[in-house]
Amino acid sequence: MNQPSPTHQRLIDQGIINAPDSAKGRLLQAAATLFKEKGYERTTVRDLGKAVGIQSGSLFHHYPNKEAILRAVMEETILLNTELMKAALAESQQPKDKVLALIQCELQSVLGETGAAMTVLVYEWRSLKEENQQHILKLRGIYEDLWINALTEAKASGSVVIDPFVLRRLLTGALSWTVNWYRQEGDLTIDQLAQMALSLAIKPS
Amino acid sequence: MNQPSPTHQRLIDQGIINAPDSAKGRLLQAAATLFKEKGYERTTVRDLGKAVGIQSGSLFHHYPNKEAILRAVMEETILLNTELMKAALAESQQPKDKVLALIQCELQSVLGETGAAMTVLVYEWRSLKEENQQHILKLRGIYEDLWINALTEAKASGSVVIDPFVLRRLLTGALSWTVNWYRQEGDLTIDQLAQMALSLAIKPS
Amino acid sequence: MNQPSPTHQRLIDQGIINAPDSAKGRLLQAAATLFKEKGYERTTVRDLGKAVGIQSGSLFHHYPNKEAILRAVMEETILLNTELMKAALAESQQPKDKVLALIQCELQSVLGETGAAMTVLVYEWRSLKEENQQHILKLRGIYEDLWINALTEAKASGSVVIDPFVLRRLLTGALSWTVNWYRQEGDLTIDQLAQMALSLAIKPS
Amino acid sequence: MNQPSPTHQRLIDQGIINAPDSAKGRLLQAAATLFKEKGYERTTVRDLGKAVGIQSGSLFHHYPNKEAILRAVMEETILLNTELMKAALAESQQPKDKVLALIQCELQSVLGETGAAMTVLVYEWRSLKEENQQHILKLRGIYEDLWINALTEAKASGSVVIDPFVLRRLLTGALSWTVNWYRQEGDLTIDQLAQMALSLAIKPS
DNA sequence: CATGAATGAGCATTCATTCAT
DNA sequence: GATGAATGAATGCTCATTCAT
Repeated sequence: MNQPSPTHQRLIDQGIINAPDSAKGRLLQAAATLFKEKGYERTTVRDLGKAVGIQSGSLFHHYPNKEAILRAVMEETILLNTELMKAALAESQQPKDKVLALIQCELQSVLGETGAAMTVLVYEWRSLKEENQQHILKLRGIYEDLWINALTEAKASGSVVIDPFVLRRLLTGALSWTVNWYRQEGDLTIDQLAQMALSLAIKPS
Repeated sequence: MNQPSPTHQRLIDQGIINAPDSAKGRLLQAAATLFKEKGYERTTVRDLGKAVGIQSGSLFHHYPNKEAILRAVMEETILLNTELMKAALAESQQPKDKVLALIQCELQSVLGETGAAMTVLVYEWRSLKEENQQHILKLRGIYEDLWINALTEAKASGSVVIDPFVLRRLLTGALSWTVNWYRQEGDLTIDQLAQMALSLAIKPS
Repeated sequence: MNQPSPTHQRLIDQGIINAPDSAKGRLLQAAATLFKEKGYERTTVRDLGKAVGIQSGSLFHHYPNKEAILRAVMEETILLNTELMKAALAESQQPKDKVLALIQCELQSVLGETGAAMTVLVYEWRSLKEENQQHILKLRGIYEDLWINALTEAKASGSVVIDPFVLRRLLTGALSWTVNWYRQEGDLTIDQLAQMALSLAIKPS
Repeated sequence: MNQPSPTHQRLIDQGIINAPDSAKGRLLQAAATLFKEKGYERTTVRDLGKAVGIQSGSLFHHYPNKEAILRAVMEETILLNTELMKAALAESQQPKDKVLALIQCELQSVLGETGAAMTVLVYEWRSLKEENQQHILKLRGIYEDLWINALTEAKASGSVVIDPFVLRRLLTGALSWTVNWYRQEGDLTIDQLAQMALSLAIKPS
């Protein structure tokens, strides 16, 4: 595994997310992978235990129940990716550049190391009970605001023609779906794919 | 419930899909709704039985097991929507019109009466075992070919700039995701949404 | 299938057992075969229905429940074989000849056409409820009395040395077990086998 | 319960069979008893659980499925009784004594403490699937070889007149059937019964 | 912290039996 | 008599969770 990015390291140091080499961190990583591959329901606590080398009963020393593990996977990934997006935005000036930065960021999240967790965030929503859905929804709101702001700016500047809310939602679907077909090993790089996605969202100028 | 479309009626008459008011048809409709709302795993056969007013054991008079119900939901919806798309294409001439027809058709499928089944088709894939996945995949291939052909034509005519395969996949995500946010009751009509989606795919000319 | 023996035919004419080509007769024959092969519990009424070419529900026009079918299989075979033994005894004079006749008769029952039913009689005892067990037990008593009488005579004549009751029970086991190993197609004929069994029971004189 | 015999204790110490006072050992003992009394099919996992004082679900902590319990019952009893027979043979010199030792051993197995398990071994054969039948068959082959060798020797010495294979099969039936009629409380001791069985097999000399 | 045996509610599925047609 | 859809109780098995050690 690569070194965590500075942003990632900062969140670890602040105690906001678990270090990937800690017991909890490894559990969450394994959980994300299994939840993505088999689905939350079909992943048993025994599967989780085996993946990190402990008995299933011991998981409950770390998290009070299985759903808390799912919630933690979602929470950490949304927090991390929000910060990564903020950092990327900070380096972009033009509205169009900001949109590209967001697209690149989201594709990296979905197709890179946090991909499993991002997929879980998108597809295992129904497995949380109401109360936990609300919690994640709030965090997700912050993330989405970054998008809406950037797209609204782009619309104001004339690069975007359709309603930013609708556009964001169409992009959400298009980008998150890539996990189902994009293969790292193929000819298409993530950056090329980002450019193609950008070309849909933005009028050629 | 509305009258089935002529295409729908034809498939019923041919014995390819079950009439919506038959025992099996009502079961499949209920199953699609429950599978969409709660997910396949979390939907019990008791839930299914209750939804159609029979005992859970009686389900097995119609289908040999729970997975066969999921498969039938997927199979019928893909067959129906393939035929609906063929019918819509037959009425369009220009490449651009064909793409619009496909977008409208897919949005109708996802957001209209077959929406639950379409959502299940997209999101419950993993719940089928290999063998049944293959079966559905084959049917899905026919459906996807209609898209690829239309987009390839549109590219040849200059309306589309990016690779048809990549474009189709971005559109698949964008359109299927609408089920998670589009509300019939709102201001945005499905046709308006289709136009907006078209504007992403097609260069203004 | 061969012609029924005169004794068999008489019992059919007297309405004591069902003709093998009647609906009930064919059902009992199929039931005996299936009960022997798969066991009573593992044989479903659907299996029985399929074997005679009707729906499982229709069986209940002939017999009030599954157990009644088992009981009828047992009842008919014990009645028939009791009569067959009586007929064979009537043709034997010497005590030793009578014992041989009984052994031949029982081996024919177990290894011949009624073999399936006889095996069911021996091995599916526990599947009857108390009340039906009593009924069969009474019929079986008549059959066993024929044996005990013959063996007691043979003991009186000096051909048998051990207690007739113990001997009968050892023979019951030895002869009924043949169903598990004897093969009609092999070198050993049923008559040779009967002679060998006789040589165990009877002192050479 | 009596002390286990030295042979029994040795097999426990070698980890080949479970101690009768261990959790698994008590389960197997209870299973043998229930399988004998009610048959394997009619014995539910809830019955098994109740018999050892645990919930039915907890059984699957010890054995992966119900059939594995049946298999273990059969496996342990055949292994134990094979060793007991070897030990008994080791103390006999004359062919006739060896045959008596085997008869005594088998009657002890069938009528004594392992009686339930031995009965299950004989009568619940069909409840195993092919693969497990093969496994038990192999173990059973070793046991049967001891018999065939002893009877072949006895034939060579003139004490036995009929074919050893046929004789063994007749004895198998006669001896295993005793479970259906022999009562410990009656006048007949197991040793007397063994002598009577021997008198069938062996010519008086 | 970790283990692993146990819980107990829940699951998909089976099947003898019923009954309107 | 026969059909076949429906019943409803029972079955083997799963699995998140608990807890004494």
